[in-house]
Amino acid sequence: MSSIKDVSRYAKVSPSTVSRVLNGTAPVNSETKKRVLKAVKKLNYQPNAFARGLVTNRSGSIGVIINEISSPFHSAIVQGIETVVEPTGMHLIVSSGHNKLQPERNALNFIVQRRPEALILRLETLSDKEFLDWLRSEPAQTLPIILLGRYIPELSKSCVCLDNELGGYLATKHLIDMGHKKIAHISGPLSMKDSCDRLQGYRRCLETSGLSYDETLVIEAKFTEESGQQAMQRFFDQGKDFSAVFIANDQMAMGALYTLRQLNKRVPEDISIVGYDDLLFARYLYPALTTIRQPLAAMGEAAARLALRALEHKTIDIKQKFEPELIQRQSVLRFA
Amino acid sequence: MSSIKDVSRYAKVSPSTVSRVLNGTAPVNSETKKRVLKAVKKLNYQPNAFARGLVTNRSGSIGVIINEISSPFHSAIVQGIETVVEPTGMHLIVSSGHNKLQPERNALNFIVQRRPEALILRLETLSDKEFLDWLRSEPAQTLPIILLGRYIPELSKSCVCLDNELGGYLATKHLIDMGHKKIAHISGPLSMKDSCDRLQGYRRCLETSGLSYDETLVIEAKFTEESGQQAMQRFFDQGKDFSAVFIANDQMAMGALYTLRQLNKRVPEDISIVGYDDLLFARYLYPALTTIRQPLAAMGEAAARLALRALEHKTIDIKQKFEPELIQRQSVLRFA
DNA sequence: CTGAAAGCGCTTACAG
DNA sequence: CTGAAAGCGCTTACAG
Repeated sequence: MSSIKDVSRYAKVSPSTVSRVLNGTAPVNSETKKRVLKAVKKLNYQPNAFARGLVTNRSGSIGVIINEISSPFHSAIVQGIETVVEPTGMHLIVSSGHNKLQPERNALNFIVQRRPEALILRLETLSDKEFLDWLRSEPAQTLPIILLGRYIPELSKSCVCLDNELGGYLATKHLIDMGHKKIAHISGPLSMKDSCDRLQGYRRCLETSGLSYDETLVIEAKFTEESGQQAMQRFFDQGKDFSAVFIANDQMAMGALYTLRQLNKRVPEDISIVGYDDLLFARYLYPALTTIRQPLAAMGEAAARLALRALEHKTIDIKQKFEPELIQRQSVLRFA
Repeated sequence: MSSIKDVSRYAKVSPSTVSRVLNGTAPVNSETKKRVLKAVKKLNYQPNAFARGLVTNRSGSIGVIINEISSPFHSAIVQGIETVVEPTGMHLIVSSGHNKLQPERNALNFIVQRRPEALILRLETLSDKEFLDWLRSEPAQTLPIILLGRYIPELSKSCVCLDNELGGYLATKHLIDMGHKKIAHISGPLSMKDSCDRLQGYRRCLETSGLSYDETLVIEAKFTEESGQQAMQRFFDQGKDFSAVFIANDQMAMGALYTLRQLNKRVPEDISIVGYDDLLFARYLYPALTTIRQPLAAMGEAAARLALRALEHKTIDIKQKFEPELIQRQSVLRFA
């Protein structure tokens, strides 16, 4: 692969000059410039990003950690990040933590070794404590770090999040407002903060509305379509009595809808459903899913803006706290 | 950020020794090793991947180009690639071509500058000719390049693909077998090979079945949910008469199903639908979508295996030609 | 406007 | 088993 030296030889100039025309860092005689460009084209020269990064100490990249690049939830976030990062000419290094502690640590180290100029982290398994310890270590001192979907008071300036407790509350409130009294819940993994918060909001709403919290009406599932299917099946296997279910994400809701159809239960006539996230597919389900909207792309964008703002030492205002919002569609019916 | 020098000073050894214990490239006295490891931990040392890559000429990365990282179609592919690459300790650099020529070129250059050890490309807009020209240029000479979803005879050994013409044929055949005679088609952008092939399969099936191809029964859309919605709407606005539609991907089919519901058309009683891809959500739609399965994750895995095989100079057999397969669910009914 | 030289942070023969 | 030296491919003061 040709190097800057090859180009310089071909153009009969010094490597310094080649560098200057390529980066526009200093004026170069237009004749010389032409020769260099011709050589670059001729040799199909592509600068070595390693060498460049090593000397400039700028990688041009932003590190991103999410759970699973292939989930629709996370790809909505990545898409938001991409939207704002791409126009700047920087790029993303995204690594999956797979919702497991060691892989998440590995992802972090992996990315740090690539010397990103900023980090956008949606950490799932790393504890606040371990994360704060890491923050105090050297690698983290120098670069802007944005936390997505987690709020750590010490880092409030760098967190982008949404009040999931409120989201869970809103979902449940809507069902109660519609006259439902027996409201089940399919939660995500309770090892995840989001799940706990939504469950907590569900519980609080029940209790402040004079309904009692019944833990046998709660099943913990895994945020996947299939686990939603199974959870819903389990409610019926157990002969539970309920007229509505708040399901902690849309993917599980999609699975649950499927199970209900198998069981010949009509939604919303027999069972009302509220999902969470408002992923793209939610409106296309049948019945169109009533859900709590979480503006994932906008949150990704905000995180990216925050990161860029830190890099550019700007002081523009960026929204960091997002509100969950009830999106009413067709999966909830007033309880008669 | 601490460097290998800092570590070596702290451990009172030479940088060479630090390098040796970290990479295990040469035997090191166990006492010394301990000291080094302690220093590494103490300083939270993370080797600079640029420096390492520069000298070893190994980046430990595989470059991937796809259209849009956030689409469910492409993330299925990426997930397949990730599955096989991650266990090797290598990582992915993925860049989006956005289905536009210049961004696709940029993505290619961008990735090449990162000196990947192999390339997995799902090129959409770059012509075969331009691509082959590029292949002949230097950067491409040295590294294994796998083509996903495109077949170039000169590179047959490096292509992973699926016969989309056959897929289009199978979809249409199924509808004809079910007694349909007026079969519409919503195609993807005809600038994309996949779309043309599927359309061609549709057409061939019609003609070999004694039905005539009617171009007014074909609408070109954009492979997005919304464009599927609009296309279906258009058919009705135009007062077209048909009993079935072959829709060139599941995302558009999802949108079309929505439109049909708005229009009070029952699927499959009034209109039968066959989609394409069999994305995860297809089985969860209502009615569950009959579709042509394209094993995207498996194809991604195959591409990754092909890339790794080339890197390791192995000679294992890897499947490169995948077959489209009809998945019968609930969206097609025999035409009475 | 241009070139020679130093240096970024590593690894790897080479020597001992 | 260990260290000194060279070098990977760039950029950037410095000098002219």
